[in-house]
Amino acid sequence: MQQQLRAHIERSVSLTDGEFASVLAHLTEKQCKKREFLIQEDQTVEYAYFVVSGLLKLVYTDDAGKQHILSFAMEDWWESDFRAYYTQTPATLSLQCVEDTVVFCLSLEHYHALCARLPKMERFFLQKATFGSIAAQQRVLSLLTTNVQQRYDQLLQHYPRLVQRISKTLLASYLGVSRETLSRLS
Amino acid sequence: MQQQLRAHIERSVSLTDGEFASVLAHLTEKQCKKREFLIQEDQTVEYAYFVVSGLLKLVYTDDAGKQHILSFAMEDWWESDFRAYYTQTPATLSLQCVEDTVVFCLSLEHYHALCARLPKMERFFLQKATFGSIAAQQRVLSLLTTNVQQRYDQLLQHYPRLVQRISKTLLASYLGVSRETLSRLS
DNA sequence: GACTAGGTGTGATTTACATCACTAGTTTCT
DNA sequence: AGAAACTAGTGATGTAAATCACACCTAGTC
Repeated sequence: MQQQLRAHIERSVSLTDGEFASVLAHLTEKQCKKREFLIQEDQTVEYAYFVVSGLLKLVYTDDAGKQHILSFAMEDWWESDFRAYYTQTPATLSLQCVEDTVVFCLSLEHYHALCARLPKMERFFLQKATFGSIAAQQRVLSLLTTNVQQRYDQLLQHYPRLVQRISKTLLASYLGVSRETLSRLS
Repeated sequence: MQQQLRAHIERSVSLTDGEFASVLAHLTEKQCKKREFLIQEDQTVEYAYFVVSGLLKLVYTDDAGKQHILSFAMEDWWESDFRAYYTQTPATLSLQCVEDTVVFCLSLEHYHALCARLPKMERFFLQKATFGSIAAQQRVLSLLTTNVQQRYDQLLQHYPRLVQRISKTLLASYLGVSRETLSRLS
């Protein structure tokens, strides 16, 4: 489990045993049941989470009570309501387990401490943020340029395993389409 | 002009005169005419740009030749086709002047050099990337949850000056709506 | 001073998708 | 084992927005 995190980080920057021990010292582990909330709307966001195993959904609930899924977080993903986390303001999103899930938790304080202690980790987080930002821009582009069928096909192509793991209802809410319309696609 | 950049950076991290001189040494200045391209599709992306004055549009052109505007970059914004820039692969986006524009140019090599030389600047770029990523996620949310009228109202509220500076045609292409539909909004 | 290219507004028609309504299978919980 | 909750498919209907088509206006250009 630690090895998985280490391998994940070392895809960006290499670490000595001591450095990795220092990383671990800033994290806590948590086991969560399906349907459990890691972040709830209006509450303060204590942690950013690294998913070891399982699956999370990051959700915005609109005024009409309809759920919109911003992203799924599976193995090796970092997830949080980052706006609320970094600015320490109440969450507008919620983060909930789709399956039983194991995560590492990183508090904002520990995040800053870790960056100060290990510049390498700051570089690691810079890379994560950079490519996270690029990925979000790709999603904007996909919403601007494609219809539902195409978005569904793209998702199938890029994350076939994810599509198999989740219900059509969740998938529809991620694609920004009604459950019924998704059900009618080829 | 340098003062503007310095003020911009110092909103995140404070710099000594020497450190700022070092930042400037990594940048080159460029003056561009309206309609001029800073980045063109299929070409390699040499620079990330800091906009001193003027206005740029970041555009994706789809197979049908229709333009989709991913973002506008005005004073104090950093812009590029960051995917192509960081991975040094051909651009899929283009970056074009909407007005006469003055920019500072930062090559990827100089970006890495600057981060290595001044950890403060790495922290600065980490902040930019973090909040860039949050902003992109907000845009996804807005596309998922709101209709055209609401998106237009939101934009008017957040960037009233931008809306005045650009044509309705460009605005429509940013909001992901046809020119005609935008024209029919209240 | 005519000529071209962008930019804008408005009607008519079409289309992709949402919503409503119903049936039915499958998990989960007690 | 039976109830409750979640999931999935499909028909009928409604609607927001795209598309097509046209008129008009302004700014730059030879």
